[in-house]
This record gives sequence, structure tokens and C-alpha cells, in this order.
Amino acid sequence: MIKVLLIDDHPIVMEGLKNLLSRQEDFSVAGCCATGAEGLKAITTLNPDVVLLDINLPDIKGIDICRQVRKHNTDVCIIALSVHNERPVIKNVLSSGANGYVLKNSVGEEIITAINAALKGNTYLCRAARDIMSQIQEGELTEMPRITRREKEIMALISKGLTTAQVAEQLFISPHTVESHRKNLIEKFDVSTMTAVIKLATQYGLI
Amino acid sequence: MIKVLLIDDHPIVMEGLKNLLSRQEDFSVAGCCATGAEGLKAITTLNPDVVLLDINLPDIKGIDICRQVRKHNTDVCIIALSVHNERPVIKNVLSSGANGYVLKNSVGEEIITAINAALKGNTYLCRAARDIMSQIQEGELTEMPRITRREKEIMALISKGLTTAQVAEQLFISPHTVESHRKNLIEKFDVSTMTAVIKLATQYGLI
DNA sequence: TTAAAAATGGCTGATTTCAGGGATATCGTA
DNA sequence: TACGATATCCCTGAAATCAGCCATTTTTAA
Repeated sequence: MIKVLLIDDHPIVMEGLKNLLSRQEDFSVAGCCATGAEGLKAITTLNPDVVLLDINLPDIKGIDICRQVRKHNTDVCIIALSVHNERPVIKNVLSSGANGYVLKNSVGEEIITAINAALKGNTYLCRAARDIMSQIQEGELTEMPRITRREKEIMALISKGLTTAQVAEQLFISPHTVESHRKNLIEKFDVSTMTAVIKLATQYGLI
Repeated sequence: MIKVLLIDDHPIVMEGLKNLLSRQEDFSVAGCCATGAEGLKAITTLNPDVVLLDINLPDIKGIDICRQVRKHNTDVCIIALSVHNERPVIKNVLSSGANGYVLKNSVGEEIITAINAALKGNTYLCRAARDIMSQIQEGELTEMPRITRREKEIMALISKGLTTAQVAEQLFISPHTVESHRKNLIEKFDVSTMTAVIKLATQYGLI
């Protein structure tokens, strides 16, 4: 009997997942968590074989949860559930230690397939995610860059409509510094304007 | 027996909703649709008493579906399901003809409550949505403005990192016109820079 | 059908951003 | 401890944005 832990903050989705798994012979629901913190605790205490992990939880970022788990536990299979169909997000989640990626608009069977694949040591992507990943991106342009704490702070303020000078004032730093961060962000996201940075960052849930 | 039509593009959520309703004595699932177009058709053919409508469908905007329905049909109760907890979005959905608003991270009972309230002629908001709406907003600042097709087009291009001149070239219009739209957008969103516009528009799912 | 809203085009000038070069200090970790 | 990543600071000039106005035509709604 394969023990599955469910982590999702939407009770209705949880309902659907439980239902889905209950129809399978060899799966049992080991536990249900609505937050990342609960989830992390449950993984150590319940020691499940598989975790179905919603990537967008209220408290902890899905990527961080994967990283946390992988620090100590390399056995558990993590299947990421998400609404995000952006290529960089998928890539990031997978490289953070997930064994599968299933979009929430997939049919239930894909989740089962993903679990079985992961248990066999394979990485399964749902059809839609596979399609996205297999698209040849012109020069691998849009990777999700690693963004520092300070940079996030600055993006948040800029996105609210503050100018460089206003951001500088708010953070008690020189406008030149804000300019530098701005430049770095534009470079990291590989775009040419700050508006493009803000759009991508918002899409990726960075701010 | 109250006939309920389900419209949601996530099979797992659908599963959960069906499960939830099946536990209720007096509700029956009249049909399930994964797209807005199917949904609109089903509403006329199946004539349900209640529609559980996911606001974020792949093809048609939830707000537009509500408007469409309300053109001809004033009887059917529409309960909006959504992940959006932004005040302007909620307000917009309700004023487009929805009889209730339930966030997807609500417990299933809230959906039942919302349906029953709507059938009695009341408008029900889930706890979290109610909290958001009752917050006294400083001067009712952040209403979701009505955005035209052209404006959306321009926002989309600007958000991709194009400059005013490039947008003008792409749309075969004068840069001055783009400037005008830009100005209107900044005014409509009541902010002072285009980056702020892009962030809000992305959040509200406008682009 | 009439009025309002949207889309188009225009001008000027002050302010801001962006690209391009730098440089130094701090912090955590290997 | 030494390295790498982060955060801080600085300059200049070209290019773009934003605020402030206005006007015409076409759609859409009342």
C-alpha cells in the first residue's frame, strides 16, 4: 500500500484528490495538509511514499518546500501540482527536487500516471507541461533568474508605482543603488524595460 | 430537486464539486462544462437552477459569462468560484450579475451556503471575500477600471518590453496614439507609472 | 437618433529611465 | 580564510516617459 500525503490549501481540490486516490487499489491517503509548514512536518512524521504538493501555498513557496525536503529526504516522491504553465516555473520546480509536474487542468489520470512514474524513478510531466517544455525556446531566453531579497523589495516598490528616487528615499539608500538594482533586474530577466520585469515577476509570483 | 450546472476547467476541482453536491440531499448535478462556451450553451439547454462558475476559464472571462447570461436569463443563480481575492475583481464579478462569490480556498460548506442564500434571493460572499470587501479602503481607490480592447492590446505589448515607438509600429498607428492610450491607462488605474499599471493588470488577469 | 465612450492623432517640456562603464563593503559558506 | 554572491555607491549621455493640454472620427450604448 502506497502512502500518499496531500498538501493543498483548496478544500475542494483536496476533496477531488481524495476521491481520485480512493478509486485506486494500491494508494492510501496518509494525510492532508493545507499549508507548507504543516506539510513539512507531516512528511517527517508520517513518512509518506508520495507527496502531492500544490506549488502555490499561502505560507511557503513550493520551490522552497521541495528544497527543504530534499535536504534530508531523498526517497519521497514529490509530484508538483500547479496552475502555472510557464516554462521557467516548471523548470525551477523540477530542479528543486520534484519528481513530476502536473497542471491542475489535467485529468485525474495524469496524477496517477505521474505517481507511478515517479515511484519507478522517472520524472513525469503532464501532457500540457511536456508540450511547453519541448517547445524550442529561442536561445533559452526566459529562464527564471535567481532574485535576491533586496531586488524583490525594489521590484515590489517599483511595481507600486514609485520612481527610483522614491524607492531610494523609502529604503534609505542612494538613488544610484536603486538604479543598479534596476539594471541588474533588467539584465537578469533578459528584457529591456522595467515594465517587462514587473510583468514577469508578477506572473512568476515573485511579488 | 435543485439542478446545478458545474463550469470549471480543472477536472480535479470538478471531482471535488461533484462529490460535495452528491452528499447533499436536494441537489443534483445537471451537467459539467470545462469551458465558458460549453457553459453558456448548457445554461440555455439544461436550464439549471444554479451555476457554479469558475471565474478563470481558458476561453471566456467569468465577468463576460455573467453578463451574457444576464442578458436573457435573470432567474438562474450564479455562484462565482475564484482564486482571486482582490477587492476590485470581486466587486466586478458581483456587479456583472453573480449571486455569490466563493474563494477556492474556502471549505465546501461555504459553497452550499452560498447556493442556498442565492436561491433565497440573497448574495453570499465567503468569509474571506466578506472580510476583504468590508475593509474600509482609503477613498475607494483601487477599483478595477473598464479597459477597452485596444488598451488591453497596448498593455500586452508594453508588458512584453516594447517601447511606445515599437508598439506604434506593430499596431500601425501613430506613437502619439500609443502615448494617449498610455496616459488613459495610467489615469484609469489611478497610478503614476506604467509599471504600476502592468502589475495591476497582470494581477487582475487582464493581460 | 442622439449622446457618450473609444480610438485615433497631435504638441511641448520637464523628468526619468536605460545602457555603459566603474568601485567598494559586507556576508555567508566552503 | 578566501571566495562568491550580494548590496552598496558613482558618472554620463541618449532615449523614453509623463503631464498638461486639445481635436477628429468612429463605435457603442441609451
